[in-house]
Formats: sequence, structure tokens, C-alpha cells
Amino acid sequence: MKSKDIEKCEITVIHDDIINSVKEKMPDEEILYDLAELYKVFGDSTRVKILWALGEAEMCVCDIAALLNMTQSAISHQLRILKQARLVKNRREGKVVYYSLDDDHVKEIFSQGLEHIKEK
Amino acid sequence: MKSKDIEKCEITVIHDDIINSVKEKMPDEEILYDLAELYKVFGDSTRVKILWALGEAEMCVCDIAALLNMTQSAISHQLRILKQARLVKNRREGKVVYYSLDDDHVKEIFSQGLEHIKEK
DNA sequence: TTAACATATGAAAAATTGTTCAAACGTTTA
DNA sequence: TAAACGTTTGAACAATTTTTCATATGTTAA
Repeated sequence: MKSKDIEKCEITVIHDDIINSVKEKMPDEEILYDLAELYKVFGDSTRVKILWALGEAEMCVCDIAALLNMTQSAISHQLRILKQARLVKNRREGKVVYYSLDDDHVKEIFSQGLEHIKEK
Repeated sequence: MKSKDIEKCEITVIHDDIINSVKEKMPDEEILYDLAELYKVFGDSTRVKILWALGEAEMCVCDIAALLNMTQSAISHQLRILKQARLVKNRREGKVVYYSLDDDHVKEIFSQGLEHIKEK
């Protein structure tokens, strides 16, 4: 229908030249998607706290749960997400699984974010 | 109840010393919350695309909608979120509102993220 | 002033995400 | 081997987020 076209701005585009030029320069859809997925991992305060804590010291799941006053199950679920994103790694020692940061980027990404927060 | 305590690891904590030491070093709850809120803004592929596009050129709402093949309304909602986070700014020229990046951090945060993605 | 158009916004619907609960898995130790 | 314990996991539920739809706002031009 006509109304749908208008809504999507397919007719009323104002700057075709800019759109085309930007479209050429944009990275692949997939890269931008992966970027968003990475930031999504940082976009939860439980995970931010876990990452920050692991930046200070290697800890086991139960330690983190106690630190954040959350259930061990909730922490474990979040650690799985962090591990899938390759932000943390773990090692097992008997019954206990120790987690630590897997990446130098974490601290740098935090410091960039902190700068933005402080400025504004 | 007892079972709840156990679940929350209030009894079975293994490394009290580490927990206390980490607790002291952690930034205020509020800062970590704000950090997560900032990354949450980056954690959506529509917003990542918008930010990347605006990194290439100033654009109006309808341009962005056409570029991303989304409705003008959806884009407008996302731009509001980006503006609240002080990541974009806008200027009005007649009927048209032009958006652009409000911040040098955006590109740096992207480059940090990209590095992580490429490495892993 | 009215029509046209770019943008913004509130509310409902759709989609996604986080936590809890119950149960399973692995390892240690009695 | 059985009990204990730290951790993991699937599924249900709760909470949050994104998009859509309808409509409102603000500006320009007829």
C-alpha cells in the first residue's frame, strides 16, 4: 500500500547521495550485529559487576554470588554468557570453578565508558 | 529458611578474604549501574547502525530510516534513546531534523569492540 | 488558513532478556 | 559406594525492551 511506502520513507527520502555514500562505507551487517551483541553483554549491571570484580581478583562462582548477594544459579547463568562472549575464562580445581578475565579489552572498554559518563 | 541461605552462598562462601578485598575496591553501585546503562545503548544493532552511519555523515531521520529500511517512527524512538545518552545531537532546519554524533568516544568505543571481535 | 510533510510520542503488541526453581552433573571425602 | 558440595542447566515466570500503529506537533508553502 501507498501508506506503507511513505512510512518507510522509500518515497520521501531527502538525501539520496548521502544515503548511498554512507551505505558504501558501512561495515557488513554481520560485523555491526556482532558489535551490538558484544555491547549487549556489557549492558547488564550484574555482568558489569562480575567483570569488574574479576578484574580485581580471580573468584569462584560462590564467591561472586556472595559478593553480589545473588543466587549462585543466577551468577552461573551470567558467567555462561560472559564466557560465550570470550570475556571470562575458567579453570576447575576440584569441586570449585575459578573465573577470571579472558581479555585485556575489558578494562579498556570500561575506561572508555567511564570517561563518557564523567563528561556528560 | 535455611535452604535460601545456602542458595545465596551466605554460608558456603569459600574465600571471605578475597570477597572483602574486592568489595572495597569496587566502584560505587551507581557508577557500575550507569556504565551498564551506557553499554545497553550500544547493545542494539539498530542503534549501532545509526551511530555508525552518523559517524560517516550527518543525516536526517528519514534518511536513516531509508538507509536501514525501517520505519521513521522506529528510528525516531531510537534516536531519542541515543540523545538521552548524549551520544547524538540534532539541529533543526525547517521541517528537517539533522542528527550527528555528539561524542568522540563513540568511535573509540567501536574500535575497542571491533578489536575484541576480531581477536576471538 | 489549509494542505503537505518531517518528526515525535503514547500506548499496545511483539520480542527479548534475566531470574528463579528444581533437578542434574562432577568431584571429593567419609 | 553414598553423601556432601560447588556448579551447571532447562524450563517457567517476570521484567524489560523494541517495534508498530495511530495520532500529535511543528514548519513550510500554496
